[in-house]
Amino acid sequence: MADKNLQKFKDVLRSEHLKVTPQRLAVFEEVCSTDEHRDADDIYLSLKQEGKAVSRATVYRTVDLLLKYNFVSRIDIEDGKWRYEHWLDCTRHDHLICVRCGNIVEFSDKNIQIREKRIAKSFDYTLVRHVLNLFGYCSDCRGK
Amino acid sequence: MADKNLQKFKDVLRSEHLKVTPQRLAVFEEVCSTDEHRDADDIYLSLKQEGKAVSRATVYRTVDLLLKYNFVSRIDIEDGKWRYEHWLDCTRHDHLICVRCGNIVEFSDKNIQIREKRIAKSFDYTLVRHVLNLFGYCSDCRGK
DNA sequence: AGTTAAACGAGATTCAATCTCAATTAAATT
DNA sequence: AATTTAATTGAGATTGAATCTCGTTTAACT
Repeated sequence: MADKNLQKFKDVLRSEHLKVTPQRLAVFEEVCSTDEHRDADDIYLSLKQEGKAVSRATVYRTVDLLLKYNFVSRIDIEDGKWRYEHWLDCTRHDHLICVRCGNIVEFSDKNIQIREKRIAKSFDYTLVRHVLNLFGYCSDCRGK
Repeated sequence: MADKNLQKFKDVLRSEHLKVTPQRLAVFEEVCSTDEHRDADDIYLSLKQEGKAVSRATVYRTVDLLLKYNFVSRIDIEDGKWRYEHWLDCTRHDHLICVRCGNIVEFSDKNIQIREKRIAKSFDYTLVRHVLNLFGYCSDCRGK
């Protein structure tokens, strides 16, 4: 399954006349190796630790590529850093973020999605993207 | 009415044992003078232009104060800059943002709010804040 | 008016992200 | 398989918003 996705990535690179480089593959595999929401530097450091060193610049560039071709999604929890998560099963979901420990839970609500569409339509906007983040204390953090 | 709000700001400053300085009042008045969503530098430049120069550092500091005491709300349209808007009538609303021209429209949907609460509850999170931003093309920008 | 702690301003610093450019390398061509 | 060439990489410089530092100023209490 991981192989299948790697293949898909390679195919996209080729079809876009982009080179299939070991660095790009390493970043892709690293991003897909976990369901966590990590920033570019986390990914850079993980690769380094595994001995598959790729420069920071390349991590940033590759992650942008992955975003562009929909292999990852990017979330902004408003702390100044983008977080990336693999997007292999492209199911829309939103995030519930603990403001103390940073834990992130995913959820999905069809009803909200329908309402969003309706709102955009009512203002005559063509919706291309939306961000729904809920911030709160998780059960572990509630009592400080 | 503006005077009433200014008075409220002064009262909060005094009750918090913070000084009522001309700079703070200037920033407050500047922020309240429009319904736009401006970043700190916009506010700094507007003040400068009006001859009420306040340093950038003080604008940033004051805007943080205003946020803390709920005189402004802050939105993140994911371009790396915080936007501030006065929050005099504290009505929750969310934003619909044109990805081309940057125009921002406000909306409010009770139903979504109810669902958000329900979601937080189902994951046993105590909700403190939420962000709902819709991004799209406004009618002026749709056809490029 | 005098005192004092808070606030200010100018410029330095931080940090994520982006850019530069010389060296490397994937992959198209022969 | 060797050559060509254009994209990619990496190290370090740069950017830009936001924050911090620290000497000077000032609000406000006595």
